[in-house]
Amino acid sequence: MPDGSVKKPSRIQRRNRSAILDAALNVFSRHGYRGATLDQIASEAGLSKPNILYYFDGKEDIHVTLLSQLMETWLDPLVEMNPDGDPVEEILDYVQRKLAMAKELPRESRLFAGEILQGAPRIEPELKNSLKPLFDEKCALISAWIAQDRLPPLDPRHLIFSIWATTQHYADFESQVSLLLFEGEDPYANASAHLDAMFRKLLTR
Amino acid sequence: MPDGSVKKPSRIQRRNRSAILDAALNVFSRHGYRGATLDQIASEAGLSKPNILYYFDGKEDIHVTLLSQLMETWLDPLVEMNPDGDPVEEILDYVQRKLAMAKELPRESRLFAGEILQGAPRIEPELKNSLKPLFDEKCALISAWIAQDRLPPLDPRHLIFSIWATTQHYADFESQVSLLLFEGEDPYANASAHLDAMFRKLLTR
DNA sequence: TCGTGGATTTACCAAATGGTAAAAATTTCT
DNA sequence: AGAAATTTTTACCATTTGGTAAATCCACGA
Repeated sequence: MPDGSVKKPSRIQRRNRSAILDAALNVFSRHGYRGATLDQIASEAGLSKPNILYYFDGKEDIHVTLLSQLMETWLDPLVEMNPDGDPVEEILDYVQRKLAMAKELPRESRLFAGEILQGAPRIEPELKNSLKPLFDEKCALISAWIAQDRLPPLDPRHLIFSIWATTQHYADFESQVSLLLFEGEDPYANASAHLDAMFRKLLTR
Repeated sequence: MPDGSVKKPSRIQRRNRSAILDAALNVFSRHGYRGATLDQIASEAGLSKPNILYYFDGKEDIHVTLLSQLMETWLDPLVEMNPDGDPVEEILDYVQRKLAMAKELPRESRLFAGEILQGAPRIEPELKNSLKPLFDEKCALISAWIAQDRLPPLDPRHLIFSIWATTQHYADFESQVSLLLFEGEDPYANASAHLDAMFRKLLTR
């Protein structure tokens, strides 16, 4: 069995597991957990359904694996917020990193959004263990900056929520955004300028 | 047959149809379209499955009915934005109406978010017919205000996206928000102050 | 080259699910 | 009350879906 043992995975194992995860990311992000079928994932990965179940314990295992892997990438832009930098620029850079992430990894954004939307039934532990401590740490950092008068007084938690909401919106609500904007236009270029201006105004003076 | 004819619906029809729609709203908003089952909806509505199919043509019919009814309510806060009012106060009031909506109708917000997340497969026509014209109209209004120097220059479209994103976030990502905030705290009270301050700063000077 | 263990396919299955037909029950109208 | 129309239940059905058992295939090291 590929899982459970301590053996290092073979070439074939690495190739197939990542093919499955990539296919699953497509399917889960488009149709949600229940809307995705193993047959769809299998066909998109170019493998048979039983072959997929040779590599993963089941549908839920694939989904959880995907979410766990995603979590690290997802948190990275926030991790990079540097306590020693300039507060305004650090936060504005964070906004841009988060927006770039929505642009480059929209499938991941939608996978995550779908899971949270349904009450985070499969990722809650991960949220408590990874997201919460990081969130608290960065809220404390921003509070410290405010106490030093390097930022205007505001609620760090709702600031972060606003950053998350505005950046992820472009990936999660892409179908609505592209319907409302001119065709052929790149939403992200304008969003980048808009969000920079908005949060800059919020964070200065 | 209850549908298709022109007869006015009976007491029983109104009661049962609305019981079904309320139950369906619970189930669809919690589990998404594919994750919801007719049996769940039936049991939550206190009716049998075939009885539900007596009132609606099928699962999709229930879902579309729900989304169509929702659309009107959903658009209402934006409709109320008054061209003759003060630009800043009109937009700030809109933010508060939208936030109140997320607080009062979180199920509806999540139903809508789930549909958009999956590419709006069943509500796209409605978006084109109802949302798009209203969006364009209000964008033109804000542009006019800017041209009259009553608002600072900004992209009306992305302003509206930011309002949608930040307000709906509290309903759509409720499980994440409540996990990150202190227990027992009301997120909406603080969100209201935060968003008012943020958008006020953006819109003044 | 041949055996061995990992990889893949074939052939299934049980449960869940959306939906239907028709009988039975109930309400409504005269 | 009794006929007619509406509403609800009972008994199904076909398909989909997650998952399994076992046979077969195949890569690779000795």
